Amino acid sequence: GHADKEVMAATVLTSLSTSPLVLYPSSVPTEPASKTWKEVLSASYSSSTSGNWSWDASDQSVPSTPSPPLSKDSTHFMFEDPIPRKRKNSMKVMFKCLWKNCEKVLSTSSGIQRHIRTVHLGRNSDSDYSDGEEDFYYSEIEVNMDSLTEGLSSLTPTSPTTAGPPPIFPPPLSDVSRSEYVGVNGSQSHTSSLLSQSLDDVFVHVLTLSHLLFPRKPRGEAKKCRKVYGMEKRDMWCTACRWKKACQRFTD
DNA sequence: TATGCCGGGGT
DNA sequence: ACCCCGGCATA
Ligand SMILES: [Zn+2]
Repeated sequence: GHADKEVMAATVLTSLSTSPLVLYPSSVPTEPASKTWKEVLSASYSSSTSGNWSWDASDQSVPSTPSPPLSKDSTHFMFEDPIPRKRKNSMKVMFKCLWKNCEKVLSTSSGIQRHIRTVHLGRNSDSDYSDGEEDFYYSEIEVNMDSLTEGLSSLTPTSPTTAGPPPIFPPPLSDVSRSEYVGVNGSQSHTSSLLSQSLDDVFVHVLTLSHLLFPRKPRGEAKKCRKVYGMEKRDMWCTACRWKKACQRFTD
């Protein structure tokens, strides 16, 4: 029952907190070197896909990443191909809420972040301040617009613009109780849905517990040479930044 | 608006 | 190899 899920979630949590891929550095007296999952991931992606337009081959002093001891099975379902990094015709990127039983899809990342902050995290202050935690609760998806353009103008499923301040229907702490609501609609007759359902449960438990255990901490601004030194001191930028390539002095 | 940077040019 | 920039995604 739920106790098993809690144990599983707690196990995943502790393994996360002792691995290099920590949610937050935990207790952070020396705060600045914090990385979010996304940043760590994108770093490992770029190191593996070798975005090396490189001008020098003898200076590659980074052999191979030591591949963190975290079991891939516990992470792959959260990180499935976030951005295919290519633009395609009539493919629009949308942002989908990952919260249990919430299939909300919005067109902007700021919109989905507000959605998560207000209705799931129970932060009813509608300030635009992002506490860097919303990233774990939504994902980017691609939607083919051509398949939708048939017979529209009759439906307006969600208002994409920043119009309606959403009703604050769940009071705070509803996220904790919401994770107990699972399985209300037991009509999922897919054969393989059992495994993914369990993973989803673990996922939402990990998110909930981490949300409970870890303090809120703002996202570290990724300052690169341009912003650090400014346009007037362009000669202090690293070569890549001067050539409008990916910065290599400040890597995330 | 500004920043980061890919793709595509030059020399 | 070294350098530059249009244009785009993103905040
Ligand atoms: Zn740089």
